Amino acid sequence: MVTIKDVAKVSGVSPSTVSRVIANNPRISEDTKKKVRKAMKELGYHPNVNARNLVAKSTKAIGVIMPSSANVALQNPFFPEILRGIGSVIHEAEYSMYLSTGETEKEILSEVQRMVYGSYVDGVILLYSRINDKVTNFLREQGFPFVMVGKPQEHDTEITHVDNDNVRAGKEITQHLIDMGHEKIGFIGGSRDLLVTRDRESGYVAALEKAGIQECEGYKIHTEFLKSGGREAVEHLMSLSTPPSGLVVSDDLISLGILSMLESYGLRVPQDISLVSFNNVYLSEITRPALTTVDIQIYTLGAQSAKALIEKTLNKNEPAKRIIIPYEIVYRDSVSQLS
Amino acid sequence: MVTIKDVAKVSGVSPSTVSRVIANNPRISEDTKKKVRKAMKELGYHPNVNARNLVAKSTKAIGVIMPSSANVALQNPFFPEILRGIGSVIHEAEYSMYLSTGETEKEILSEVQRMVYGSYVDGVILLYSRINDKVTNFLREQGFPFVMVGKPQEHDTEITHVDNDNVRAGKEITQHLIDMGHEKIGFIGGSRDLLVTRDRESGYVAALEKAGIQECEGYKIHTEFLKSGGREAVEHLMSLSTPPSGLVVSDDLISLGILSMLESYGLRVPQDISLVSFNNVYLSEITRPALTTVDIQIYTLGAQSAKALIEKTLNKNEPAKRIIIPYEIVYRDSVSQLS
DNA sequence: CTGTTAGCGCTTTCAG
DNA sequence: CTGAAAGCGCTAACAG
Repeated sequence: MVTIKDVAKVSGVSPSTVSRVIANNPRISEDTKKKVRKAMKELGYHPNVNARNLVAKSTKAIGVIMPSSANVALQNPFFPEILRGIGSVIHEAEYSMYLSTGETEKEILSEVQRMVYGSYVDGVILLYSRINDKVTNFLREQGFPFVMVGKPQEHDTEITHVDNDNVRAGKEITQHLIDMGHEKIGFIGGSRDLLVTRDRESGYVAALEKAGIQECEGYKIHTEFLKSGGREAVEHLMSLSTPPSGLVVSDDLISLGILSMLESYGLRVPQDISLVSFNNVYLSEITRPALTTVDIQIYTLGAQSAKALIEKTLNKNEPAKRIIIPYEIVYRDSVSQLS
Repeated sequence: MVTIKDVAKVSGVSPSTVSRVIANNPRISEDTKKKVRKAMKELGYHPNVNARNLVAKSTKAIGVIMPSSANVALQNPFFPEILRGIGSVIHEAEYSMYLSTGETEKEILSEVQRMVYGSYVDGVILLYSRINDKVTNFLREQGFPFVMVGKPQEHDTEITHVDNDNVRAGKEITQHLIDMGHEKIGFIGGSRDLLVTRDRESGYVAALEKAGIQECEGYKIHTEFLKSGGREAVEHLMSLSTPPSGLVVSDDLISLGILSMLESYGLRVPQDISLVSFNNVYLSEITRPALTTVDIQIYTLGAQSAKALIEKTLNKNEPAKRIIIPYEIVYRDSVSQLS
């Protein structure tokens, strides 16, 4: 390994000068800079991060925490897309990114602890928001810089988070169904432990209320991905005496499952039943029918959270903030007008 | 930050002794170990990785490189799933994982260079295999430990790689179509720059040959994901004087797009046309119809590549090897018997 | 079994 | 504008 000393020797200056050239210190003459840089190139010198981090007490690295991966929900294209968004600003800022995927909450917690205690990273991004989350609590207690994608369960004024206005999005997309003449509208969501599910559901409820539609018993369902792609949800809904004519589904990937269950019940979308959804991942435009869905701008969600985190690590008393990314409804073919 | 010295002071021993109990050196008495550990707990001591890496000249970290993310192909559930596999062994071994996502090959290369030159990682996993890849060449030239998921374009005896036998899988799944009475069989693949596409295609060709079926002009198509989910592919195929009755599609996500294009042409799967595919990601079981596809064991692919890489970093002259993960065809509903 | 010492590669005062 | 020296937190000979 070629070190700063080697460069110093070759260029005939002291190690500290080389260090200053690396930092592009203005007090070094252009001449010596040129000389030193030439030597660096010749020798193929590259600074060693560990040595640097050790003295700088900063790592220019951030940790990204995926939700627990015990179930198939992680196969959601949401994740690669948000990583891409994070990666873009990370790269731009010459930071690096540690990824943690754990099966269980315990595993995740232990990885996060290692990251923060061991000074692996300067800050952490949580790619999920769930209730009673030990990881969140740990980070808060430690006063370690972190940002959350989604809405914190509590202390939301102290935790920097990047989110959509999911309540409003839920309300608006439900309203769309209502505008199209639907009154019997069901809701199918992922786990209620996820704040995002709750928000979207609240929006759905609010829209019904506003329209003076009575919430119907049994119209709200929460399904885990694993359960055969929503079979039970659809079975239940369709066994009702008056099944819904419209469905608000909290995630495109769930929608895909619902779509196919619906068809197996002989129900055509949108002729027999309409469906709206959230996220606008690539697959939502290639399903049959293409989904009317809320584009939440996943990439931007990721990019902004990385940006906010970096700012925070650079300036410890940057105030906590809430960053709301606008959404946009993409109208496609999964909703029909009810006469 | 609490250091080894603080622990030493509190427990009344020297720093080196503390270091030894961290390493669980057998030459330290159980008594002192106990004493020291108690002090560590009290003070909340955790070793600093950077200091440790600096002297150890090893980072216990590996870099994971995603393919260029300029297009939507990254939204493939393949990636979260393989990350999960990698993550499991990483966690087990108490390693950590750096993730690199770059838009362009240039960006990726620069990230990889930073990783290796800056001693960020002990080794690298490439999550793709493509022709004329600068990143691969760089890693080879540097003699830096890396493993590739997929088949190397060249030097495949020198590069440790983890792969399926995609040629055989392609052959076998095509054979299945033939067994079901199909003779006019088309192939729709992703980019030909990807080795995986080529292998699966070779298998397809081999099966045809073996069955004495003449390869038909215009039956082989390569489509980029972006292009409206395979619209052009299907348009082309269906405009042929004798369109195929069966389709081999090189990726489940592409299949999803094809499925919906087919339907928009009034073609039902599998009644009018059969389709087989690869990967067996979650969505392939919730499409309509559920796909007959090759389960390539993505998770295992990831886990094995991480395992191989760690071994390699631990023992520099571990020989290069090829690790073939078995596949299994999952028969579902996208193929029909032709009388 | 344990302490002393040197040093990993780099940055940063402090001098000059 | 540049050099000398100290030190980041840890490990690893070398003594004892």
